[in-house]
Amino acid sequence: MTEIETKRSSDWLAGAGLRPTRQRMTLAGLLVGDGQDRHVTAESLFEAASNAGEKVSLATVYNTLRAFCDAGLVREITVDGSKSYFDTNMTDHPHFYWEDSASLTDAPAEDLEICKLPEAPAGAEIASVDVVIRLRRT
Amino acid sequence: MTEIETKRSSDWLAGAGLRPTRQRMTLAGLLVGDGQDRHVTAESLFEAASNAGEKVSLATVYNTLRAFCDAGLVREITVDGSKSYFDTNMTDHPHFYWEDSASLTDAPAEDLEICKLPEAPAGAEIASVDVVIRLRRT
DNA sequence: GAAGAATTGAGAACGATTTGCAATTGATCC
DNA sequence: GGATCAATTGCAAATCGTTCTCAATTCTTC
Repeated sequence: MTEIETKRSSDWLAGAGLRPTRQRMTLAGLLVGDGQDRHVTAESLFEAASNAGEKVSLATVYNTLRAFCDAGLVREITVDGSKSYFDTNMTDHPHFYWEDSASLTDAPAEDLEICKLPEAPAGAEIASVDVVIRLRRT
Repeated sequence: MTEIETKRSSDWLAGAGLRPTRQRMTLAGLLVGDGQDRHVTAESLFEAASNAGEKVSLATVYNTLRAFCDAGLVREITVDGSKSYFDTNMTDHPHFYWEDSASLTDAPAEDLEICKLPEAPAGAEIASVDVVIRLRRT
């Protein structure tokens, strides 16, 4: 991990008040090291860590993603039922879901405009509006 | 099951070319017997059948929901990651997801208007656009 | 009714995720 | 720099929703 990547990672953890353990730094580096947004599953992140030669157990990847999620560092996205995706982009934005490869990418938020939205029923308020655009390869 | 419910159920199955077995009729009756749209999970439908004094195994509920889904009678909705919901309303419409009770209801389709939508990336086409409005009880 | 095909259901198998818990690591205080 | 205590890790077992296997049952058709 380069210096800038290390700094991004530790800042990211510090911002959420999470202790920068070796494992968390490794995963943080893979998630936000290059400053890009990323969509991972526990399995894909575990594999990325393994490929990078880092030793982190799968259970820790699960626990850490959950911790990042609780800390507001990543957002959990459910599109597929069988597995959970985690998105480092916390801003409100739609997603493309590629049905053939079961992968998730960001859709440009500025290209989505909802001009009319159902109101929350009495006694409830809108927590969020999730928009998933399912894609089929042509 | 009243006569009209029986008729609705068998018509529904017949429309999809599914044989009207006792179990399917039971489940169809619970799903569309009263002509209302409904959102169920395998577990909730199994419970409804049990409460109605009908004997259907949980495995059959799963298999039958899958069969109904393949036959285009119901739509599978994924909002929660842990379980699948099935919706008897096949028209394109948004959903309310009640986070506290983990239940799903229809949101009025006429109250949703998307005036700008991201285009499908090259080599892909939009299969569907899923809109889930997450609600928090106030 | 008989024969063959489709359906059912009990239980085993599965895949993703969580949990229990002992060992390790990190932060803090002297 | 240690000692101390809480937080974290990671293995293995446990869970949970769901699917699968396969023998027994039920439908349809002749």
